[in-house]
Amino acid sequence: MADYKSLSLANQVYEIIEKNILNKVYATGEVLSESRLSEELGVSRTPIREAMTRLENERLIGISPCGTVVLGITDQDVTDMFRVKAFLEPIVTTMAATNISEEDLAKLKDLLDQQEFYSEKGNTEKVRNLDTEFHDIIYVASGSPIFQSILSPIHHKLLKYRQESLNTSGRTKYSVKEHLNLYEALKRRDEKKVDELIREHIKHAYENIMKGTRQ
Amino acid sequence: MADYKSLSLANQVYEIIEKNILNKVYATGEVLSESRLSEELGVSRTPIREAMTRLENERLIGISPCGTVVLGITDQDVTDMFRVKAFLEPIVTTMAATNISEEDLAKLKDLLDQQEFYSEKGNTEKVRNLDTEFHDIIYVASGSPIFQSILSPIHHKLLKYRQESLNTSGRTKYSVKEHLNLYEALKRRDEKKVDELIREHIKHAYENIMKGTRQ
DNA sequence: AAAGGTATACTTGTATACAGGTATGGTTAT
DNA sequence: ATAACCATACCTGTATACAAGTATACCTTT
Repeated sequence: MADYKSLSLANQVYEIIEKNILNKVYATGEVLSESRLSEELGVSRTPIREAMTRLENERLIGISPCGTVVLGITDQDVTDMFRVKAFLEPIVTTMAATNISEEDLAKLKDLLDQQEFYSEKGNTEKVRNLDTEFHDIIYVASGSPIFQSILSPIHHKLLKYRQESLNTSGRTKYSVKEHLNLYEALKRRDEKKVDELIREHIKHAYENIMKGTRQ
Repeated sequence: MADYKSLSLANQVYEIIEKNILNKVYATGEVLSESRLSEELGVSRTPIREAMTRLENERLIGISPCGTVVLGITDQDVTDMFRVKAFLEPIVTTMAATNISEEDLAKLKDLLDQQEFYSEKGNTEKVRNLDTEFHDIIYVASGSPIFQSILSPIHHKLLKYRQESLNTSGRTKYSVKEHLNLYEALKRRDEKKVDELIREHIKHAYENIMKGTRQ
């Protein structure tokens, strides 16, 4: 990963604002001014606007001629995202079991090793970023750009949702283990097992988010 | 509808380019240059860029430092979108049956009247635009921004997909009738009937797109 | 004192100028 | 003739300047 997009100012701005919204630093209803953000973040309005356009597309903010307000994310949103995830992710992951290349399997293994490393060091944020990459590879490997385009932002948001204030180290370690099992099943092209594992994985992630913490 | 967004140059540009992609005027793999589009459409690069950002978000184009290429939409994409639609739309529409306000019901009725009017006149493009508004009201009325944010762009794209070259007048008339039935069921808050009707509606739309024409 | 009007400051929308990088084509040297 | 190198033209990314509209606050008038 780490393509050119990660480097662009617009993308950096997007990540920052998205993170702040998902972690309630910017509360729902709060007004965001492009020029103010421009000053605060030290970049011109152009990359700010590009980030805002994307944020509006994802319904995290609302832009009107009178100003821009934070829409944020509600508990119902989280539940609804999980409903979509619970429907689509088993489909996509079993598709990936059939279609995934050896190269992508190698990438997954590499990501897993990195996850274990950072998990040991307690760097949960790094583990979550690797989690996003891990699932994105699977989404792409499924061969369905549509399913991918729906699941990817959902997974991304759910991972970042309030994680700032949650103690997730216990769940992190457990999650890495689940990824390892999933990887092994994908490697064996065992669709049935993949389906079973991904459903458990989603269920646990949901319980974790709803509890706040899960160890 | 017809909010301020419809008026902004960026949104107009988005609609034009999206339409051209969905109707294969811009073929998959074709290179799009911001400056060239800027000249052709007679606007500056700024609204072009905003439109491009949105198009990239929806996976219709791919932007890289070397240039921008059309990704387009494949038959598999259409099928996958219908799979998502078939799963989500019955959920959303039955939710709307419970939550929809009298005001929104009135709006639906008004849109239906307009649809009948333009359907008689054979203005299928206008009918399709009204179709988008019709379903968007239902999506919003469901009370789930997440489901809405997924279904709305899918419905929008499927309606515009290749419609330019399809003779859809027969289906148009049939579709308006289905909308009327759906509206009646929503008005009666008859969830069971709503569920049944929306499934038929989706099924027919899918058959229509796959056949090319359906009378 | 209260109400209305006006001016100011801030908002988004748009246009344009500049920068860094890349691919391509032409030219030159071997 | 072929290959290598350099210049040019084009791409996206970013910064800045300008325009139109709106809300708010202050001032004036009744």
